[in-house]
Amino acid sequence: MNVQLIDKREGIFSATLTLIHENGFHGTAMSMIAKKSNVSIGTIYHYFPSKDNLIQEIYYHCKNELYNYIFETIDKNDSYKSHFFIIFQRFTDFYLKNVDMFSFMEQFYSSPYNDHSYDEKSKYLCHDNKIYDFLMEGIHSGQLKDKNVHILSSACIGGLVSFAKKVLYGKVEYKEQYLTEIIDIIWTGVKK
Amino acid sequence: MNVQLIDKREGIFSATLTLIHENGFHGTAMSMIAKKSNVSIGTIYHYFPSKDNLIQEIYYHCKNELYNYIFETIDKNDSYKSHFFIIFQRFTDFYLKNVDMFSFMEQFYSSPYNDHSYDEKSKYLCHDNKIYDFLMEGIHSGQLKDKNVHILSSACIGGLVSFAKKVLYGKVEYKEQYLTEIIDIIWTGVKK
DNA sequence: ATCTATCAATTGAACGTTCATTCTAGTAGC
DNA sequence: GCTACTAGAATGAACGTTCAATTGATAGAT
Repeated sequence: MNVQLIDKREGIFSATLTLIHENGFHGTAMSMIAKKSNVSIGTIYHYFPSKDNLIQEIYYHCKNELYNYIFETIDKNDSYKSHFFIIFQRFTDFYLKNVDMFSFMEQFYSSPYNDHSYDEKSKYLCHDNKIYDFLMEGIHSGQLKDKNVHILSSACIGGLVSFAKKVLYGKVEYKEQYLTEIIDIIWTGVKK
Repeated sequence: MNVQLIDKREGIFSATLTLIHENGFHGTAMSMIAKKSNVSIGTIYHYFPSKDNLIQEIYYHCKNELYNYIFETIDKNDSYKSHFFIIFQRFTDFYLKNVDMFSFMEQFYSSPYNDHSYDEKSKYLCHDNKIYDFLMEGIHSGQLKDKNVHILSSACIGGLVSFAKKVLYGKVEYKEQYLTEIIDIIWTGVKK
């Protein structure tokens, strides 16, 4: 894959994300994507066999970006607790800084596009798994409550996603203090 | 509004909810709704001026159902903590027992249908407000941490919605024990 | 260096389908 | 006979997708 090709793909991704954030999946026509990314409709179909496929690919793209952002350069010497704070701070940060992606992923996740059996590929890219691993580590080292990891994960991720939504929809103004506070609440809940 | 009319409306609501759960907003054509609810397309347009309006009305309908279910017959003598457990247990229960509504509301909430300025009507029906009141009560009586109510609300509702989704999508099997555990985690986090 | 062959990349008009909505006609209850 | 309700074919706009035609780039042959 040459640079040109990557650029086109990224350009289409970026335009699509913006449009879907504004108009939703079905308010976003292929013609709109073409116009916004300065390519023709034909070009989009050169890179992606269908709109559905484009959307799937964007989903994987977003997941990857998130995952890379969260787990980049974690200092192995820090305590588990401080890792916990850093990771979930980044998690929320990412969503708030990449509103298009957040909006897209939320729409995707609760839409029929998200075929829950279709997860072969995402199994290995899926940020959830890395986060699960991190939570498992906490359980095994006795830092977190010994509960089903999905329970812990819900308490962590759910709370932060909900917080990010509220910021996004203007129900709360963003303050770093708030973010620290909610992670603190979650930590208090899940720690042993 | 006579009984007939209410029945028709409810029938259309119910059919639409099922279809949207299966096919999403845009996979659900008016003709499909007509067929499933055993009325003609014309009849739907007699009751609802447009598909958008139908969807808005269903949203209000769902919110009301949820709100009625959660706050029905709360024994004022119980402690705040046990109210907390009952309310959030019912909250999750409702979603798991009314999968169609849950799926619909999640899709709606993160879609452009949900115009966040259009909340005049929902302000007074919105379950969030009742839940906020309940959380505020906890803050003022010294049972909950004295934090911004949106922070507390995110920690509570977010965690449970995420849990409900996991059950729905088959990532965790439902156990009453799990529900108790996650509410316990949340309670530990938000209590003073 | 020039020519040629090959294939990837790009274009956008045209196509066929789908779908929300409209419209006209008919029915049931009062 | 009047009003509220029901019916579903017809309409027309919008959309995803296709395709024939064109350009650009690369590599081998002369």
